[in-house]
Amino acid sequence: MMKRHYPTLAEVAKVAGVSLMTASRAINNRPGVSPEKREDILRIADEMGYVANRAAQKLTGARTRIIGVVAELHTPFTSDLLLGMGAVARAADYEMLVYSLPVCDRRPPHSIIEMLRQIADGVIVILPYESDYLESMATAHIPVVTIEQGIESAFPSVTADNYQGGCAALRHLIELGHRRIAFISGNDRLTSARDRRRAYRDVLAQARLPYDPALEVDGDFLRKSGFEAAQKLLALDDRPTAIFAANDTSAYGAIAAIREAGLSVPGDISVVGFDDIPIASQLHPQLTTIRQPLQQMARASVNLLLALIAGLDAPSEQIVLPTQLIVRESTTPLKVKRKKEEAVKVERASVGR
Amino acid sequence: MMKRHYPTLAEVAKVAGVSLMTASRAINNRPGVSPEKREDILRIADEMGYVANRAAQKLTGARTRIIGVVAELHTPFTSDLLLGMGAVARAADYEMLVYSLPVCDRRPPHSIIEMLRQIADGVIVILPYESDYLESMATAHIPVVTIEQGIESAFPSVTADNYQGGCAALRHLIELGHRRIAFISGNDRLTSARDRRRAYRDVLAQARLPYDPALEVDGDFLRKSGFEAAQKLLALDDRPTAIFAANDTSAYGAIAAIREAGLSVPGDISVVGFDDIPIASQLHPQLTTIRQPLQQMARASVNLLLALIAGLDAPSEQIVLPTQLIVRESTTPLKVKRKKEEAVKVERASVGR
DNA sequence: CAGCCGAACGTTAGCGCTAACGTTCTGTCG
DNA sequence: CGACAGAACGTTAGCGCTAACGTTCGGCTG
Repeated sequence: MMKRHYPTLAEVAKVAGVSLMTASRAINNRPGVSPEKREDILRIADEMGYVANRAAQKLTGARTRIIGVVAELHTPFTSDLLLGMGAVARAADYEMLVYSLPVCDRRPPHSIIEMLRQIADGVIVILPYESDYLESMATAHIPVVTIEQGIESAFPSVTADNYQGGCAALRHLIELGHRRIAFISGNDRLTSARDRRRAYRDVLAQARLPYDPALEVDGDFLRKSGFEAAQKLLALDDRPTAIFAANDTSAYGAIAAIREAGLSVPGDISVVGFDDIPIASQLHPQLTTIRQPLQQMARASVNLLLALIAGLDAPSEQIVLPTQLIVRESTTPLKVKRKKEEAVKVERASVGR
Repeated sequence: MMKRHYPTLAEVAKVAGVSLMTASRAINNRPGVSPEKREDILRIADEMGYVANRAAQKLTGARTRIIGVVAELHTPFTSDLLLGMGAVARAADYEMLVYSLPVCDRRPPHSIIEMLRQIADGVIVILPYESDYLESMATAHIPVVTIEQGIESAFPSVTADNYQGGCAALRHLIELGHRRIAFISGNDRLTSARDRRRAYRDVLAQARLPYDPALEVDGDFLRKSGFEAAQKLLALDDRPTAIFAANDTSAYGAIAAIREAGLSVPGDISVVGFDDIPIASQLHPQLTTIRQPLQQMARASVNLLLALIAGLDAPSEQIVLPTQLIVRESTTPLKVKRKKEEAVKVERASVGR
């Protein structure tokens, strides 16, 4: 590790034969330098391998062109969001630094925002599913944008339209002819889960279908809960012909239970998930699901933050982005199966008792 | 966004009625302050919500207690590694900031290391699978540790023992009685892929089993390549009874192909993967695989970096951590199936032609 | 009791940079 | 041709902090 000294702006200026301030102006592309001199300075800086010291820049109150992101890395879409955000940020000549929230730690997150505040020009917080540190961010006088996956915040924010997605999922099943449609819920402490449940009930009502509480089973977004919920549903006398699971993971749990019971998806039961996780298009059956607009969320959040940094004091904006129904193999029209379905049911009933 | 001003050390000192330097000493837990005064200052700093300005600290050449990590977020185990590293760092009272490498971008990565250098006390680089920017890091005079997933570096580094893992996988199959064992390779530009292939050949030789080039199919770690490779293997006159896939993703691809051909795993063909990706214990069949020592890698890399930061000029250390065979459902002893296997083969042969 | 030593402080300089002023010099217009 | 504007620079101060020195003072030694 050789202790070579990185050149400072003063050294660049000296070599270029100008004052420190002229060099600063040239490098930051500010007026007050003649074109020839500017080019000269830029060339010399480049040759010397000059890199601006962001710590010093930030200390003087200037922009560092860094945005900070606070996120829980283990949460499903986080890496996709981060990749998208990084690309958008870089396109705007910003760099992005990520602070990875510990999984379960109650240390004051105040200091984390503080730390980023000292480095970055603004912060995007991808709100974890469960968090109690929103208030502590309120004092940070640095632009903050939140991406909400489950919790509402008072900051300018970006969210996926879970309600609309849930409606689309259910309408899809209804259009396929299904009438007995079950719902495996998510963790209702999260707005996303509540919105999806609300969509289930609302669309049922709109379609004038009866609401059967037995068809609405509680889950928690995990595979196991989907598995167990489906077992409960299969044990019903009049079991559903379709299931809307609050997310893909629990949908696959439900599918596993259905198969274990000797039934097929979508042959016997259609299943819709939510999220469009990457393997949803690879596993068998490829899952019909609702795609989260991750790229748009990434783009919108970064652009919103950059606008705030630029001083456009946008009123506390709440951006809600549309989700999209992706039809794959796990759903199929009901009608053609009706008779076979009935036959199987009778058969099983007689065998069972 | 109220423009409340965060207290500086000078303000804390003023309120405490001491000089700025005494306050600094107290807060940084350095000698030269009487116990009573120290406690006083700490209390007041806490009350005022003082947070040290890392930019200013770094500017004076002091430690910031931040470690930087450069990683490609979309690469398989990155989030697990990062979570582990974050936990270890926090335990040592360090914070961690992650720079997410763009997927494919040829911008000089020099400036990224530079940026982190100005903020952090040391940097861990999780080497992406394909990269040409190792040299540009060489000039950074800041401790650097690499985690190698595919490329060798000249820095102190931490790696998983791919060769040993490959050996374990193959020995497992041989112990189960398999003799015709195929290999679906990874991308050979990566040392990890080469090491696994080398293990395949070496163990075959050690076991005095014949090496059949037809059983060694090229892949690229992706699901599709596993699928296609397995199709080739199934088309062989004398098809293998076991497959060692260079990673779990391609292993599941192979399993999909085997099933599509009407065969079962492990009934007809045993499959071993490599990596132990999270879903390997959830999908059907649960995959026998080689677990990467991610937690140990995280721990080792952070500890190594902290040692370097502490000035223990450890000689360019290369830490290789052992992998672990995880036996699940996708492998089974050959012998009991021998006759049935033969029967099936004859049957298929006669039907086929 | 002079001399000295070390603990407990305070003061100064400077890290690398930028904002906010000076300063110089050229052109330009009444 | 003086006054004045404005472009092209240079100088100064200071961001918040710490290293490296001063300074003070109680206590100990011979």
